[in-house]
Amino acid sequence: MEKMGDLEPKNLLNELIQGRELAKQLQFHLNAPTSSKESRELLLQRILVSYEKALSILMNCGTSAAAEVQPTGPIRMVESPPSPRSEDSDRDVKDSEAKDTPKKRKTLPRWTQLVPVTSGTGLESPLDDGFSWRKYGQKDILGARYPRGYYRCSHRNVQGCLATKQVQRSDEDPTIFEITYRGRHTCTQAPSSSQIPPTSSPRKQDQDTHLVNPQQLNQQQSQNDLLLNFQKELRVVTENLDIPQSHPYSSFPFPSTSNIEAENALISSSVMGHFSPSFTSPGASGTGTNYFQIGDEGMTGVQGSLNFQSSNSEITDLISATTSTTNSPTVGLGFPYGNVEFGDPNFSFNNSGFFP
DNA sequence: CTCATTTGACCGGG
DNA sequence: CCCGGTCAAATGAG
Repeated sequence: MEKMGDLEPKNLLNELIQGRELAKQLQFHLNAPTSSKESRELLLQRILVSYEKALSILMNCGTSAAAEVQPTGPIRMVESPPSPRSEDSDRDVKDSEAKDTPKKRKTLPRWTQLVPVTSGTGLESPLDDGFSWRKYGQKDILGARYPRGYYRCSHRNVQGCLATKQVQRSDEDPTIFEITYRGRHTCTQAPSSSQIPPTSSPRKQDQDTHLVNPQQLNQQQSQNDLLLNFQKELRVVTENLDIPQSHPYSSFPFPSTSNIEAENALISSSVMGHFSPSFTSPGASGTGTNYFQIGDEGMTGVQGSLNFQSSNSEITDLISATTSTTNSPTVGLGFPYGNVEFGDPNFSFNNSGFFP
């Protein structure tokens, strides 16, 4: 499938670039008034993944295996079309939760990222983000021309990793795949790349990846929750840990008001308007071009945005109402970035018109 | 043989 | 009833 053993250097570069972009995003999130813990964790995790891959490439630069992954180039996260629906009922674990809390994991965090098709290669393979996925379904979606594929973490059975992703090819721009991730990985997974390491590569003893014990999750996660473990639920506890629907308190980020809420809950990205640490200067920052923004009509015109949704009804509603909706091409993806050249640090985007 | 993908049936929310 | 999402039997690849 994605067997392209070639160009390690290129992949290495990709990893590094991606790592840098992710770091920038994280930086932004740290300053953002409303940045959910989840979003930060996600970014952090991805950064670590990039590092690991990069290292493994360097270590055994001869093995193609290491290079497998190729990062999606500029990473664009897009606000997910939150249709309020979105149930992901899992039959397995369901009962336990049904008891206490009525509504359970309805809206679990999801975020979408637009990925340009792999450059060059005629084959359109969705990228490999380093995780191992197993396809469990495919469906034709109403307004879409291409079917949507459903994937779940391969280790789901073994470790109860609930992460899933959906891959959908863009209608008008077949060169772009819209990949929506849901849930976090909790599995100890070894991206094929890092697994092989000849000698025991000094891999940090993953702090994160180990299943969460049902006993101790909820509250105290604040301590060492570097990465994941929050919405993990081994059938027992569960309930709402994913997103403690904190309080009605979370205000919307529109005005730069900052609500300090902090604990998870809510929509991360926000603000924007003007600020621009990382964007500006395309040339300098190279691939840097991630725009964060709430994907809302009010502020449309955005390109990519990262956004997590939690179970806050109102907010979610608000957003959902505007974005996506039936077949309005606008929001979803608007980048004609056909092909981005990764190999080139200072790649250029010449396309000047994003939106019609 | 094992195991991942395929594909239509099934489920449940709207 | 429609539609997105998931299950699970059948199928194919290694």
